[in-house]
Amino acid sequence: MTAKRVPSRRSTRSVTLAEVAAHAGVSAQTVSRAIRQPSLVSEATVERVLASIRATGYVPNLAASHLASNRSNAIAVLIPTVSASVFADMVQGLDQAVSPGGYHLLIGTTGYRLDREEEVLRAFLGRRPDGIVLAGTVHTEASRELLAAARIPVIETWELAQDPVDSVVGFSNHDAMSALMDHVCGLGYRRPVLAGQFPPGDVRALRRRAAFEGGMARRVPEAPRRVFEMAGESSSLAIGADLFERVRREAPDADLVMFTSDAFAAGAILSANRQGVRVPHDLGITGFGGYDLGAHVSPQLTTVSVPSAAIGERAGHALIERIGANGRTGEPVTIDVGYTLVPGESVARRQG
Amino acid sequence: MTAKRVPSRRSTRSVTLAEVAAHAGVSAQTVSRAIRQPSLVSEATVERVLASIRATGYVPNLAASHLASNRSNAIAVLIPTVSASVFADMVQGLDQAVSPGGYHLLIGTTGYRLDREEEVLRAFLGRRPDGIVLAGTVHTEASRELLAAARIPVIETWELAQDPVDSVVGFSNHDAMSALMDHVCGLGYRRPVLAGQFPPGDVRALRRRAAFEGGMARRVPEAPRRVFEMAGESSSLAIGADLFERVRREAPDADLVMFTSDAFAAGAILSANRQGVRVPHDLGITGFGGYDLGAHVSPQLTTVSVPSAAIGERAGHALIERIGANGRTGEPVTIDVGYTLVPGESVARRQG
DNA sequence: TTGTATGCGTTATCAC
DNA sequence: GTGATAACGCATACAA
Repeated sequence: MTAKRVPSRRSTRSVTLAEVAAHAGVSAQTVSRAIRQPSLVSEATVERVLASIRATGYVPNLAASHLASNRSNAIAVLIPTVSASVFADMVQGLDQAVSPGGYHLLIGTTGYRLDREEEVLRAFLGRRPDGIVLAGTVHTEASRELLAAARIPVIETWELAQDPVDSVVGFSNHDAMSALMDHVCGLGYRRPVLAGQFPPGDVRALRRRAAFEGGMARRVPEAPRRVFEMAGESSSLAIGADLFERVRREAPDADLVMFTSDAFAAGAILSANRQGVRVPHDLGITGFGGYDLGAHVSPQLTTVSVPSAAIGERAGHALIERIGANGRTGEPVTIDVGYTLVPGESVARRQG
Repeated sequence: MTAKRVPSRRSTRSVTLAEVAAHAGVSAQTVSRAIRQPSLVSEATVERVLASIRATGYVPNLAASHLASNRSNAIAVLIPTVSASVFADMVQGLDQAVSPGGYHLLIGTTGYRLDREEEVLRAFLGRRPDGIVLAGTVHTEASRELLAAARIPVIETWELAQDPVDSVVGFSNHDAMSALMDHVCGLGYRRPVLAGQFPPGDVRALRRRAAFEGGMARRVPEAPRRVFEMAGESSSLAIGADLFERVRREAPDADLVMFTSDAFAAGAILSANRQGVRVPHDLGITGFGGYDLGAHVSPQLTTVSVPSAAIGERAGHALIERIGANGRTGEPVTIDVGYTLVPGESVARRQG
C-alpha cells in the first residue's frame, strides 16, 4: 500500500491532467486526447472531460507539453528595440500572423548590438522555440553557429541576404536608398548630405550609407561625401532636429539633407517650421522608411516607404509554413517585400 | 545488459546535460551545479564542465528546467497593441527592467478587447509565467478567477484600481483628465468637445470620457456634453485629422477639441496647419499621454504627460521584488506614477 | 565536493 | 475508443 504522498515544495499545486482524469473517471491519456484530438474520442467522453476541465479549473502546463512533444509553440523575436515604430509594427504584424496558430511570441531586444543579439539568442534558444525571427541579416559567427545547431526555421528580416541562414523576408536597403537618390538627383540636387545614426550593429543603416556614398561617387564625383552622425538615445524627432541644425551650420552649401529614417526627417521638418526655415526652398529633406508622420507634416516628406507590418506578417506566415505540420515542413524562402518611392513636397526641382 | 536505445522521434536530438556530463566525466548533477551554483563545485571541475559545454555546444533546455524547478523565468505581458507608442515604450521599459534578471518577455495583444484578454491570458497561463503584467485594471470575471487561481504576482498598469488583483503601477486617468480640464477652463474655454476612440475594452479612454463629462457637468452645466467618436483602425494621425474635421463641421460653436490621445491631437494640429486653420485662435486643441510628437508640432500641444516607459520599468522592478527569491516574496504594492500637466501653445486665454 | 534516486506534467507508443 | 507505460531533460532531496 502506497502512503499518501506529501505535496513537495516542487509541485505547483495546480490542477493536473491526472486530477481532471480522476474527476472525469477516465485516464489521463483520454483527457489529453479530448483536448487535442477530440475526433479520436467519443463525443460523450469529450463532453464529460470538458465538464471536468471547467469544474477543476484545469490549465494545461505547456512546459510539460513541450518537453513531451518537443514542440514549444513559441516563436522568438529579436529586434533592436520595441520603441522604434517600424519594429513595433513588425511585431504587431507577426503577432497577428502567428497567434491564430497558437504560437506565442517571445520578445528580446538587442539595442542594435550584435553581441547583445548573440547573448539574447543563446538564452532564447534554451526555450527551444519552434522558430526565430531576427531583424537583420548580419550576425556574429557564434550566433550563426547557434542558429545552425538549433535546427529550427529562422527568418531574417529587414534586408536581403546573399548567404541567408534559412529564410529571408526583407528588401534591399541599398536599392531603396539608390532609388531615392535617383529621384533627387533627377530633380537637380547636387550637394546632398546624409544624416542619421550609424551604430555598428545597425547594418541596415550602414547599407543605406554605403548606397549614399556609392551613389554620390557615381553621380556627382566632384562633390564631397558628407555624412552627419549623432550618437545618443534621445527621441528620434529631437535627433532629427539637432542633425538638421548641425547640417545648416556646418554644411551651409548643402542643398539637401537625406535622413536615414523618416522619424529624423520629420523632426527636421517640424523644427524647420518652427524656425522659419523654408523646406524645400532653403534646403531639401528626404527620409527613409515610410513612417506615417511623414505624410502628415508640411511639406509632406519625400521618402521610400517600407511595409513594416507586412514584413512581420509575411515572416509569420513564412515561419508557420516552414515549421510545417505532421511531418511535412516547408522549404526556405526569400521574400522581397520591396519598397515604394514616395515623392513628397520636401524636395523640389532645382535650377541647375 | 541494456540494449542501446534507438533515438526516438520524440527526442530533440540536441545536446543534453547527460552528454555534457559524459564528456566531462562527471555526473549530470555536477554539470547542473557548475552552471547554476559554481561556488558549490571545485574550480577544476567547473573549468572542465565549462569546457565540455563549449565543446558540445550545449544549450540548457529551459522547459525541462522549468518543469523540474517550477520556475519559468518568463513574464507574460498583455497589451492592447504593440503599435501604439505608449505600449511599445512600456514594453521597452519592462524589458530593460527584467532582462538583467534573466526573465524573458512573452507578449500578447488584446486589441482593446477584454474577451481577447481572457483568451490570451488563459493560453499564457499554460506557460506558468513567474509573473504577469496587464494593461488596465478592468478584466472579465473569468480573467480575475484565472489570475487568482494562478497564484502568481500580477501587475495591473495604466490605471489605479480600487480592487486590485495584486499590485498596481499606474495613475488616475480621471484625475489627469480633470487636471487638464481645470487648466483649460481656467483659461476661459467654455464649449469644449471630446474626441477620440472609445472601444468598450479601452477602460482608460472611458475613464477620461467620464472625467470630461463629469467636469463639464460641474463647471459648465449649461453647455452640451459633446463627444465625437471614430471607429476604425487607420493611423492615429489620420483619425485625429478626421475627427478634427468632423468637429469643425458638426460643432462649429466649439472653442476647444480635447483629444483622448496625443497622437490624435497631433494629427489634428498637422491637419490644421495644412488647411490654414489657426490653432489656438480658431479652435483650441489638447491631447493626452505625452507623445513625443506633441512637443515638436507647432503650436506645441497642451497635454497631460504620462511616463509610459517608467510604467514598464517600475512594473518590472515591482514584479521582480514581488516574485522574490529564496523563499522570500515581496508584498503587493500600488505605485502611482502620476501625470504632468504640459501647458503648450495649442490653447490660449480666451476673452470671456 | 560529488553522486544516486526520484519527480515535475505531459505526450508518444503500443496494447487492448 | 481507451488505457498503461515509458520517455522528455532537468533540479530537488538526500546520501556518500
